[in-house]
Amino acid sequence: MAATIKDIARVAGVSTATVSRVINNLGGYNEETEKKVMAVAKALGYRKNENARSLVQKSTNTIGVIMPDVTTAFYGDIIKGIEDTSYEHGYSVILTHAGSHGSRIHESMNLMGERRVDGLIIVSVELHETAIEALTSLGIPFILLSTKTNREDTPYIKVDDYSAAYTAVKYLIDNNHRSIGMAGANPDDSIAGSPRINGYTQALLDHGIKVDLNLIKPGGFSFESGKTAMQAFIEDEASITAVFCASDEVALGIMSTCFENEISVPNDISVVGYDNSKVSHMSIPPLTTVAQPLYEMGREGCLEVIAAIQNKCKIESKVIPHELVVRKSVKKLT
Amino acid sequence: MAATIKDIARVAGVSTATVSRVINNLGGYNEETEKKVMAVAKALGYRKNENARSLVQKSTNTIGVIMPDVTTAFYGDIIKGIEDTSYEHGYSVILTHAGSHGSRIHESMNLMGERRVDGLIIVSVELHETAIEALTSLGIPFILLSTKTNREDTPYIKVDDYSAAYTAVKYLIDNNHRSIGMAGANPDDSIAGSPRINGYTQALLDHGIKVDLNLIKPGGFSFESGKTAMQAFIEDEASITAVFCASDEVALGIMSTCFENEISVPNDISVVGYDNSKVSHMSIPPLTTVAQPLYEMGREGCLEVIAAIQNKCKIESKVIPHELVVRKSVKKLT
DNA sequence: ATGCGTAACGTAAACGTTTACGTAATACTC
DNA sequence: GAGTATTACGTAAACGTTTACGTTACGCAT
Repeated sequence: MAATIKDIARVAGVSTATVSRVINNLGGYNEETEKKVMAVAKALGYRKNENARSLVQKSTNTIGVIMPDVTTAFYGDIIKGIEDTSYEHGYSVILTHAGSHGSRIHESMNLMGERRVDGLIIVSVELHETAIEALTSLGIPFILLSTKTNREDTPYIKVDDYSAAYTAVKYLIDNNHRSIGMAGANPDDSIAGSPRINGYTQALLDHGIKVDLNLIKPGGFSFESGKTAMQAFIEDEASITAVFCASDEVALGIMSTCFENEISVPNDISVVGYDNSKVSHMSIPPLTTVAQPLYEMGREGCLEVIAAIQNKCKIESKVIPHELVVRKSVKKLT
Repeated sequence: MAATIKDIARVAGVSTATVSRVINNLGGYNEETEKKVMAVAKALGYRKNENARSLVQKSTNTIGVIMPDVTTAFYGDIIKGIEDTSYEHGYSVILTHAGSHGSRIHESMNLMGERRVDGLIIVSVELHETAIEALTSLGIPFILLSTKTNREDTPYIKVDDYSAAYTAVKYLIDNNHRSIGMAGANPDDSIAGSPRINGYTQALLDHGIKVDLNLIKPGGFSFESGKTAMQAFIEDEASITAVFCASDEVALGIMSTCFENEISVPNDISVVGYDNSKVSHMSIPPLTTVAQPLYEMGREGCLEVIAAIQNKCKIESKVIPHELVVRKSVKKLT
């Protein structure tokens, strides 16, 4: 159906080699043939076949992205960072979900392998030993974004969750809060869960505040998780004046339940989130949150794997600085 | 580097044809050879090369998705719908942005063509004549989501923006609002802009309410657009009691500026949004909005193009029903 | 006249599959 | 025991490119 370089060659009366040369303008032909070939190509509506090209070149100019679930604002920014920079460098991105708890991770990686992506970016998925094996066995550059493993040979870009949580909670303490809850972190999540909990508890301890385990409401990073956490606080009649949330969406859930129960944020209770995703400045009140530079993480990670693809160099792990973005959801107590 | 079927064939002492047969289990071999081949494949860490496969089969099992900007919650739901169903049917999705105003649309389509995607889904991009030409010239099934063209041969799935806007505004009128603003629609956008404005004005006219052009604040679908619209209303000292927004994010922008100016939603002013994206139930107060079934649109559109790919049938355009989701951002006036 | 360099191509193999077709051996039919 | 199916393969072409290598023709120096 579609025209091939053979068709062009036949019509233009040259060889396929020459056609290939002018199309990729490699030189080695005179102006006349160039014009003729180009004209024929246009006339035939030629469009090069990247797959055939990939076959012989052993590289697909494609980078794969695996994320658990694309529905949250969190991933939107990251993927935009990835897609923008891969586009700039002539790479296409092929995307797949790893399922909500990474349930599809093996199929995903297999798919990426069969598609022969040149590099791989994995976002926020917790990888277990077998997954890591499968990943490294692909033999292509990869990087983890906003996650890591306990092995040294898996490069990642992320913030230091422990100290990010620490600064968030310290900020609350500096605002004279003493009874601070925590919501939305899963203690079994050794990457993004327990470090944040540990940062939270350590900040309390360092400032002479006893840790009350009842004030830690575990859960996922979702809006609903925040809602149920706040409901639990209310049922407990907990006397908290602030809550630190493991994600912005959790914070919105907290604030939403507060609203339903006529608890004012930040007058009755202060809230700080985590991520600085797009929703954080759209909330009412605007959310004070600790920022992960999501777009930049996507961009940076993408640049790293492209560099690794092209120069065959190792990718270094990188801990990027977090930053507290102060908005209006925290009240200074007197 | 990576093992091929030739390697397997050599080691297992059979032909590549046989290897191919057992790998795709097509039958035509006995159990022993099957086991041997499988064992060798495993031992060599064989992974099939989808690109080579695509070359001879003239189909890539890939569907392309083009969207203007993936950063808003709106697209998150749609793309999840697409990815889920394409995965279920054994297709991969390759994603690209068309730039903020479709500026990259030609490059995007070209890329999809060169990758030989089997089908194409275009989300929310307004297509002009040359783009439509380029699109149809690809010769593959495609569908537009949440957008359309003025030509009949470009199938789409979308809600009826005119009547969706109409019902939203009628709902406000039924709640005794008479002075109703509109924000965030671009009148030059003939797909999602002017129809919503027309629905808005017609609803007013049908209920004997004069249309005041000063109450229509044009803009984009963004949060910022909502904020500036509300600021304009305030500067105008407009006596509106409600505002209909062209998107949920615009509505959040309106509510945000209201909050800053101590205008209470819904007590002082009622707000209704558009999309029913994830943010709409996370807002304070929860947003009454007219729902586009985003996830289902993604799923449905994906199913259509897969059906078209496999059965070579035409895709029919489909106007799907909208629905008013009543939450807490509208107050009934007495 | 010889040699050499170079520009402008063409030839053909290679990439990793699939698949139409051929073939040998065995089983079955009557 | 001749003919016919069937099973279980192998052969080789094809998919659309790229590219190493060969070839021609010409220009130019000696």
